[in-house]
Amino acid sequence: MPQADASPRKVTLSDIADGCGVSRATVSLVLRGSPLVNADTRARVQAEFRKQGYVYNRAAANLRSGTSSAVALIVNDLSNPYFAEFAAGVDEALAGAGCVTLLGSTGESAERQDQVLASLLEHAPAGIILSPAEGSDGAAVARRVGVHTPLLVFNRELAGDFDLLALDNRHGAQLATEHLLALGHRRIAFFGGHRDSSSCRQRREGFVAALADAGIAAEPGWMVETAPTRLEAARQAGALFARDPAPTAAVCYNDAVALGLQLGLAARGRQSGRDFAVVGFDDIPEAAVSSPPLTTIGTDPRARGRQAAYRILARSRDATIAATRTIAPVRLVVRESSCKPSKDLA
Amino acid sequence: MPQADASPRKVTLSDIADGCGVSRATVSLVLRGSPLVNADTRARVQAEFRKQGYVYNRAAANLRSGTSSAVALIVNDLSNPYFAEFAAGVDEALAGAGCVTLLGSTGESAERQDQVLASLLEHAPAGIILSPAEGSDGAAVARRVGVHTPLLVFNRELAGDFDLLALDNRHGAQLATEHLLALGHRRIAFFGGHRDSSSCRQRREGFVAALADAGIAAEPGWMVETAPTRLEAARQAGALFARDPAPTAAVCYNDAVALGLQLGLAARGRQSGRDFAVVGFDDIPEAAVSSPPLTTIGTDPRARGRQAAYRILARSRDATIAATRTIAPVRLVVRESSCKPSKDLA
DNA sequence: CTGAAAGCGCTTACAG
DNA sequence: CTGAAAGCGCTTACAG
Repeated sequence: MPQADASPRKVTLSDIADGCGVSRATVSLVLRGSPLVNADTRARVQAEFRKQGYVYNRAAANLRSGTSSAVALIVNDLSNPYFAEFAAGVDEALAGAGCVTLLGSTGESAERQDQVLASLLEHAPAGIILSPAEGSDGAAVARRVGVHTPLLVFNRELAGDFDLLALDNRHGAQLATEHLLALGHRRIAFFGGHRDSSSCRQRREGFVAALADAGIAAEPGWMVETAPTRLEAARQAGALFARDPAPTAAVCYNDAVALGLQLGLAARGRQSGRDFAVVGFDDIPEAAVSSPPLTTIGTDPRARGRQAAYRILARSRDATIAATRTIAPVRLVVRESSCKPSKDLA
Repeated sequence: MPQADASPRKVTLSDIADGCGVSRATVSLVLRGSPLVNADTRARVQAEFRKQGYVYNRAAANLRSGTSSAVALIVNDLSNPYFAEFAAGVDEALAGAGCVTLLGSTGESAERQDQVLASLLEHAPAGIILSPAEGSDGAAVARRVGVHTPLLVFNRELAGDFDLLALDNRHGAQLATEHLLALGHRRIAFFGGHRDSSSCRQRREGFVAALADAGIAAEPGWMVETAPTRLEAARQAGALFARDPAPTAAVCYNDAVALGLQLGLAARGRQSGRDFAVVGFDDIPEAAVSSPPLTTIGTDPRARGRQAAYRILARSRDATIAATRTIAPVRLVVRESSCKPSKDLA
């Protein structure tokens, strides 16, 4: 445990009280802007703050008052731009509310997630925003978090009575599929993701429903599972072309997978937009600069982050607020070239 | 200030002591794995922890012992993949050391940076890792941080006696320029960044030096300033082609700028790799999937993040460690197509 | 090896 | 409007 440097000695509230001949209680009232304090006294105390270079010790205050000014944010991986954007949104909103973000990451490991939760709980956060790692056990999470800390689950569902902020996955996949259908595609794959994650399941449902509406049955051989990463997707691209006829287009689980698929296609001499159509999901910043730019489903992760922060702050202020399921809307983002009409494909 | 939910009441160390008929001191010793405690007593206490669902209150412990288990990380913008990777590295290393990451972001505003510093300091972090916002005043930062909290400046220099972790910007730009020279380019631009940032200045120096080594004088009109963002870079691409002859290649301030330049070129009917050569800096994950993939300078931001975390932990444990300047090595990452030999350009 | 007491820096009733 | 006292949940000497 690192030791705080003790040179000179930190200035405390007592030093300020002594310095201007008032009690610590009065200084504390000034600190929190109480109107009970004489304007004159207040000014003297504030001058003393500056003079001695006082720094408020929020941990001590929180301990005494039973409050907390930190919120824990646990994501799978910050290097995933979707989570980075989400985290930026959370931090932005928390900072605006005078709270600080405690960061944690699980790397998609449920075991690691349990450790991270345990570690962050020791800091007594006002609330926890959690994107569950794959294979998370809702009961284990609930047991670990206990009843004292409000928890908001985002992104993926978790079995149990949790506050949830999710995307409209089904509708998004439906929009993506309808876009490809409108361009004339009939042989469409669903590429990437793990079937047992709720988000992947919902996106697949939307995909299948949109096809069904067009009188098309989804071809099981074209529902390809991969880890939701660029690398894995690139490796699995070949699975789409194992048999003849092959699909002419794919709705991808997310943008990372779509970008990986583009790479995998290139490795096989194909090119998305020229001889294969690709639609992503998330609209991460990379989607706009990929080769070619990616048509995708916009989810506005930064706004989702802000939304999550507001929600958890509200719950931490009023523990009687019931858990709710919020489904955030999504929209189709069409970019010039990752999807061509099927008739224009080489 | 959110209130911690008080339903049931949190289990404290006293509850455990009462529960198994020992003193609080003994429980505290068990908590910290002291060998002084009888194995039997320890087992009884640990059973009681589980039975009552005890959660350690680290803030209280830190207050009493004058330690801290949090490190503050302040970046400009998490949605910049370079910082996201860096943050992931910091968090990984801190978690491994039993510490937690307090996140802050400045959005490149020195004023906001001062607020964020003030807010995070109230949580008494064991140390601060800061990427200074553009236009930061070293003296102001030093004044705000005070003498009690070790500070590590990364990425950009800040006037004053600070612990610094920076990249070998000069060498990186030199490598990039030499690569273009080796491909036969002679009219090479330096594109993007703000001249007053130390990193940009150093990269420009390396660029100019490499050209000089090849007997070429840098053309002032081809040193183009932009904000270090994709969007601004895309907007300014035209500046390279304002006069005849135009450059055939550009060393970019960073990958974000390089990706923006690629977009800007495309908007002008040009294409990097086909009729213009582009080299980036950072090797963010996007570089590998851009159109075409980007030749760039690898800086391994995640490893830099880990390095920063280790450094600040060491300083927080031993305040007598002197401030040092660490310059991390960089390397050229050649990707197939963003740079063509000049003779192959259309 | 274990316990009683003091104290970290703050806030909170309660008097005055 | 201000002060003296108690206490948040822990750790730290100091006795025994």
